[in-house]
Amino acid sequence: MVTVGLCEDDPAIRRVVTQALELTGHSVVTAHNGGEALQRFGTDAVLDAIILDIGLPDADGRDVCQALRSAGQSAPVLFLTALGAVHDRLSGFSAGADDYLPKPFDVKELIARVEALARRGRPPAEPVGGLVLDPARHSLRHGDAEVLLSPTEFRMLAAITSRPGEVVRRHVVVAAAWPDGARVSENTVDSYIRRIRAKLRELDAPVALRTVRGVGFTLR
Amino acid sequence: MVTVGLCEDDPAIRRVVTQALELTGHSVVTAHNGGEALQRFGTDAVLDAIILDIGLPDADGRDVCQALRSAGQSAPVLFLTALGAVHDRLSGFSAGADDYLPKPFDVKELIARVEALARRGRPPAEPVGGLVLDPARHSLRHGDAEVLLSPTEFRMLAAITSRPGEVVRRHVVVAAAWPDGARVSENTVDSYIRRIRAKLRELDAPVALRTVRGVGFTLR
DNA sequence: GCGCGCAGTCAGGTTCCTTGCAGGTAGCGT
DNA sequence: ACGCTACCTGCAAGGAACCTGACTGCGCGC
Repeated sequence: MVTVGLCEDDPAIRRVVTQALELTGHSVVTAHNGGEALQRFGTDAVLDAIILDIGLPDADGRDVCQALRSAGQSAPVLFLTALGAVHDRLSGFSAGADDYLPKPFDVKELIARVEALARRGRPPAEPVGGLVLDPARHSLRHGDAEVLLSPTEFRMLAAITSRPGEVVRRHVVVAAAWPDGARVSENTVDSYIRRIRAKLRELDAPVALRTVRGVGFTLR
Repeated sequence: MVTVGLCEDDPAIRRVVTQALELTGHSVVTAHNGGEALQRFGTDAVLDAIILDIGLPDADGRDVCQALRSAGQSAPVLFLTALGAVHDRLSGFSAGADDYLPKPFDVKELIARVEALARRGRPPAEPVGGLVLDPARHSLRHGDAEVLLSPTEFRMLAAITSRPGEVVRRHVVVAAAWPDGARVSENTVDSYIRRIRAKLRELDAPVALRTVRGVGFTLR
């Protein structure tokens, strides 16, 4: 679920877009013109994305965008307009837009683009139990708690968390964590599982790394 | 200046896009097919945006995108394709794309979109722990304390602070601090890390330059 | 020339990742 | 209940990765 600001003067379009967003589980804050947009989408508003019509009755959407930016609103902006020429698209981007969609547009595509914008603005999705395996930080996080992982620990956990709830077989874990042809004793795997469990405890993670006897491991 | 990964099998398009990006002051890493893209755009690569053709000879660009994502590459992805139907656009977005451009496209618009993606991908020049890396003075400041940095120290630290909290791999640090093809011993890197740590201590900086064994360094 | 700072190297010490043993425990079939 | 087997746990050796302090050479300004 994302919260979207929508500024559009055409009642038909406003209604269609609002309904489509709400049908797909999102929340919408609407504005009818530029002045209202500045007021309702100001720095206080918690928005994940903003849809701005360029052809507003009282102002140019590009000016509204720049005003919102200087007011401290950092949510990504998608411009909506009848002007389809490349030149107009470019001026939209240079005004600080993050995306651009010419009318007539497909509502499904608009929603997909808005979701993509919102997804980018927020931290990556959590796979399971609020647990985040962060490749960039080479760490495992839960809330604001974080533990660093050794290379092997990371690869093993990545293999297991990539299929939350499913049982990952031992040999699959080995294939993911060690180079091809490496001869690794079963016990080595056990040792790593043990240390990964210790780190999960350290995080107070609400998940358990369970073993399915004779098969492999699963996270739940 | 942004660094862009470009994966496209058509030589004509590859050439046009590469030249256009370089003419506008950007840096390009190219790949001819999906396998090469996985190899060159992997988690190690420092990319601000990725342009992916969907119709590749050896793989579907959407699969390549998902593979890159699970490999830890977090740079925004723009899909390029001959398929213009709405259905195909949606499947692109659901594969984790951040933007979409159907062929034929205007090169200027492509560049504008890529710049918008890159701008959004790394928004705030995050000030970490009140630490300021000053290019003009070639110094590192914390409050009113200041230390001067040697050119190499500066480039190394710049590479690391550009991704606060994230682990910057050793060879990425080397690539950032030394010219292409320079053969630099691992120990040289260690020595510089040591000097940088000494300067951080000198400033009473509230951050630590930690090492993640077998991976790289991180600032926190 | 002389002093100074930067770049790069080396040897030696330290940390901690990796691995596997030894022994205990728990699941499963009979 | 019994035994077999898979798995868990504590521990310790080995070694790669890393840190440290000291050293050399180079270029540049005075």
